[in-house]
Amino acid sequence: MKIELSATPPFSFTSVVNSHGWARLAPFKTIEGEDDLAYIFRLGNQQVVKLDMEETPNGVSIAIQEEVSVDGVKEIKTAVAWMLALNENFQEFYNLTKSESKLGRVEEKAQGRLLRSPTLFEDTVKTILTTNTSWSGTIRMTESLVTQFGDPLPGRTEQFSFPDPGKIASSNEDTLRNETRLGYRAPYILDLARQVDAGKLNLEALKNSDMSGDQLHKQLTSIKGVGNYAAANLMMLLGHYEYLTIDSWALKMVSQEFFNGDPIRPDDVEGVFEPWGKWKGLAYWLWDWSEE
DNA sequence: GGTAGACCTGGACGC
DNA sequence: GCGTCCAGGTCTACC
Repeated sequence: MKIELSATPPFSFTSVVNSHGWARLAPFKTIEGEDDLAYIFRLGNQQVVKLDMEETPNGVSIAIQEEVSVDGVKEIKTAVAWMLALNENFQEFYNLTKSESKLGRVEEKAQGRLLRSPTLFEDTVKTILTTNTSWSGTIRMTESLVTQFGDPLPGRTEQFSFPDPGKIASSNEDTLRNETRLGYRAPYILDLARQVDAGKLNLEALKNSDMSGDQLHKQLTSIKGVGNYAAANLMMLLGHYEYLTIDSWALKMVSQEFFNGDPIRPDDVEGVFEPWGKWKGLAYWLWDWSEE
């Protein structure tokens, strides 16, 4: 079965896949040197399927080996449109970048869309797993969580979907800490999964919320394990670019580019990108940090 | 509001 | 191979 979806132009599948590291985290899968992207997806009826995505002239095509119901196809279309931000429009941002050489090629490359997971629960878990660790640690912890708690793709027992919140919720801190090896993040992930599973926290509602940026940020930082950096990252994934993902790398790059390498504080980074207003997170993210 | 210390792991480094 | 140090955000306690 093949499903075709169109995107608001300009669109570049490669730019979305390479927008940040998410494509390297399970249950996403990429093949070195190839432009396609796979994802192990669990439908609402618990069926697990593999989505093989590749670029088409107008958007993306999704190849699926398994038989899927009409409702399932609808669900997949909605999920992929969200994951690849197919319907987002960045023209206003592109117009602003024309006068900035460090952002000179973003429109040409159709950059701006950030790859996201089907659910905000998954993106929140993954974001927490990026904090205070190396990238290899994030890959390891995500893989471990998916392998241990995900549902297997039929016939391919080595490939799993991202775990349902309930699966993690029914686990315990000791298992997550010592077997999944999430370390001190274990209670954060467990608490998040239990809140979502119990219906006390409706993360998915935030995807289409009319909350202000500040309200959204406050809501996200109320989650244990989500601080300023993690909340800003999640807001970017939600299409709000008014917060900056300031980590140690950001402080280093901004210091080198704007402050002659002197020590700086997060407020200094904010100040540099303030002129970009509601697009400042994206301006920072897509900035060409290479030396001229 | 600002700051220090703890949290956990992997990688780099020296022996 | 082993021990030590450090980097990486967030939370909590304290001032």
